[in-house]
Amino acid sequence: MSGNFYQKVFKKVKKIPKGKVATYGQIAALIGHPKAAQMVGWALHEGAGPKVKGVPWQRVINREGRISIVNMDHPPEEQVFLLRREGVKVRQVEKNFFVDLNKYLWQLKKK
DNA sequence: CTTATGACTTTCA
DNA sequence: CTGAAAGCCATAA
Repeated sequence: MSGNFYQKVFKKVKKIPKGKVATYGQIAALIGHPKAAQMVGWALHEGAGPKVKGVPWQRVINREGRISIVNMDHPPEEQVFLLRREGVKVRQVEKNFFVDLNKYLWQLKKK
């Protein structure tokens, strides 16, 4: 399988707790490639869709907490709807959607 | 094997 | 602070 990387990404994304969000860099770092954030997004791009419902791709956003999706078949409102449904408040600014990383960022470690 | 692209990130001007 | 460019890694052609 030439997509072992993808599998890792999906596995991590699936482990994101409900009501939380993670950044591409976060996932990439967990996999072992902190610089492959873009690949994470791409992996989700490939897996995003009705064929891969087990992957909460909507919980994965960029470092600013903004939803980068725009050119996809999936409208941002769809992602926002799912996030809000999970209990995540999404702030809409113009055509961009932001999430409070300070509150909903997925943090495995706690002190 | 080389080139190009991308749902990103970081740094420089 | 805002905008542009380079960097990084994997997949596709």
